[in-house]
Amino acid sequence: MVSINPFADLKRQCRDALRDAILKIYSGRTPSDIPLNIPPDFRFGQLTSSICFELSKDIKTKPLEIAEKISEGIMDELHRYNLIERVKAEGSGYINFYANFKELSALAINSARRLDDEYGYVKTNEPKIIIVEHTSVNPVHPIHIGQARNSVLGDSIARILTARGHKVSRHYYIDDVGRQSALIAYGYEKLGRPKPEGKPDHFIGMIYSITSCLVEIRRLKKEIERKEALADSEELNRLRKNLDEWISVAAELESKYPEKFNHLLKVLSEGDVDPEHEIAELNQKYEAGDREAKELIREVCKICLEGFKETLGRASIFFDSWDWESDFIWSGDVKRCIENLKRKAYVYEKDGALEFDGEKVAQELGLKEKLGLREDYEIPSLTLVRADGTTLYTTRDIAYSIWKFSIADKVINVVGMEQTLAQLQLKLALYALGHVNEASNLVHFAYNLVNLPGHRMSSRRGRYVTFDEVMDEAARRAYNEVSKRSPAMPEEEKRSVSEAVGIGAVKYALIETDPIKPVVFTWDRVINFEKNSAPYIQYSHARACSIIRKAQIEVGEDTDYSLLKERLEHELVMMIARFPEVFIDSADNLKPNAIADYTLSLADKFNGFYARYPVIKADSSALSRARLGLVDAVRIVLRNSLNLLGIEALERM
RNA sequence: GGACCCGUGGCCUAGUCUGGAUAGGGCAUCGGCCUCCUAAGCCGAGGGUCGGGGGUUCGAAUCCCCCCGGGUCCGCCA
Repeated sequence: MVSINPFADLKRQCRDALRDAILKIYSGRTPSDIPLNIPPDFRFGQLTSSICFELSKDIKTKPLEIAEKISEGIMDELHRYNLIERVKAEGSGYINFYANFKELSALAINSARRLDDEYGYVKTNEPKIIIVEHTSVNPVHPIHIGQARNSVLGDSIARILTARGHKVSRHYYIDDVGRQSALIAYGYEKLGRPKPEGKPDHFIGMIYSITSCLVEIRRLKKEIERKEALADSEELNRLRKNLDEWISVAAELESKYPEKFNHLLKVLSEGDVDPEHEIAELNQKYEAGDREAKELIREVCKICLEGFKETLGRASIFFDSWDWESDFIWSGDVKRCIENLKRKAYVYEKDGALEFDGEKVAQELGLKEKLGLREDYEIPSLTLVRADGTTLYTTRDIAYSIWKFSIADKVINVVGMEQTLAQLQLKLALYALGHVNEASNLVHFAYNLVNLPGHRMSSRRGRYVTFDEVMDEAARRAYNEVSKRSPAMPEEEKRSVSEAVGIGAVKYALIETDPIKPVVFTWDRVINFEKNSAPYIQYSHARACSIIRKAQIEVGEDTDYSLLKERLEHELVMMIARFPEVFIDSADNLKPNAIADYTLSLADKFNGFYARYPVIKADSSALSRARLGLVDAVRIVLRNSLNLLGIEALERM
């Protein structure tokens, strides 16, 4: 017997048994919903129902009495349910189901072993074409650890949905339009389009920081001059303080990159240059499709993206499609979008700019309740087009979203929580354009920031920790551990193991916390090799592999799993049986952290078992075989879970 | 100012959607365990007004209301 979801089988039997017994004993009562939960302690069985508390209201009998009657009724019919061993009324009125482990162990272990690398990945009845857009870091500086949270979550979601049977495509949206891109391109151009030294994205990031800093200082100085004339002392103080901050950033940059810094300083100090204006102009030219601007900006972006691919590839994160934002402008899609919105009369002009009235859309289409908004909440308007004719990020995103829906049924945008309003306005724009279905299939998967202790990360001020350096440090620390623990391991394997362990630790740390909660970055939190970590899980997996490797016994499907009598063995069987259900919940509710949590508990249980019960040297060879089957099933589930998180399941470490 | 999110032992965190039995882990602290499948491990101890107050319920960390604390957003930035 093989089941794709053994725990669901057990649950179904319990539910059927309950329903039949209730119908028989209290005729006429057909409980619409039968609550069935996992009891707080294994001693109370494997499933429990609190339905008697409900029934006691109608029946006017104590819950425990009802529970006893129902339990007896079920016991009489027990021959019909192979996975239930006994039923007992306990506590103040719970009906506790005790699983038949002879059957359940065989079912769970054999199913896991037979289905192997597909075990747990229960396929949906409604497969969809899904686009997961994630990462999409602006190509102007390296990916920092906060943005890596996006990549890791997005990648895991894509893996989970693929395993669920959806056709998933991972998209990176390259934000090459806008001031930031123009700014870095400007600095790069002023330096004479230098050949990258070192890692390309770090090189671009350096130029970006210097250019941005120098331009900002220049702007602040000009503004201070203006304000001095007006003698606005309060505003002046604020500006001077701001300027001081940037000057200290400049000093830092100069000492780090003296050659490039002074080169740019010299070029930008020449009397006739006006960087602000030139950058804005470059941005306009780029949107207009000017050949030189296109060549320049694309060149800079590509250099940076080369670095991103290296970083993400190291973390086993890959994309199916790299979508250039500018393409949607040049193709006319963005323009058509704006025209259509104008036709729908959801836009208006304000000081030469074009505004989108999301509030009006929500009201006329009666969307507030549906979108979970208060009726009295007024949705702020969104600027679609600047007075100078250039577009804004969200405007382009509307056109991009429509394109995505031309090739997908569902779109999941992994985007920071701070963009909740923009994502709402985007959705409203789709409604406004009559893309009702699309709008409701547009999902904003929001996640919170990774903050430095005391302040947030700021790309502009260069206050961030890069994903690269975190991976470097993690692999370095892992290497020390591996060398200490496995000195005999060949050097090459030490390297690959420490890479997998270090990166696994970082990924796990970014996935394990509920995405909605902010994370404070500390090295010890992100690079943790102890109990609450990927290495702990990887280690458990390696231990399971090691047992199997050393046992060298074939375990057939006729193995007698009734020999597994220890509570820990039963708990492990239950966890194996429950994996498919955990997976379905995680996939359908987009909860990668639920997989992380489950996997850790499984590893935890397994380590308890490992320390206490010998497998190879068990009391009998039959018991040894049964335990070996169990270990193999644990190994399979650990590996399958780690795969969903994008963490390598190592066989040795 | 308004809207949204978060608040669980010293620190980090699960559980909250879908109410159920003594609130589950980890770090740190203390005490044990390598003649036996990898000690990145195992076993044990102490430590909790689930931010506060009301309410609903047989039953509330979980649902409702009020308050407090923290974060985010309210840009012709992304």
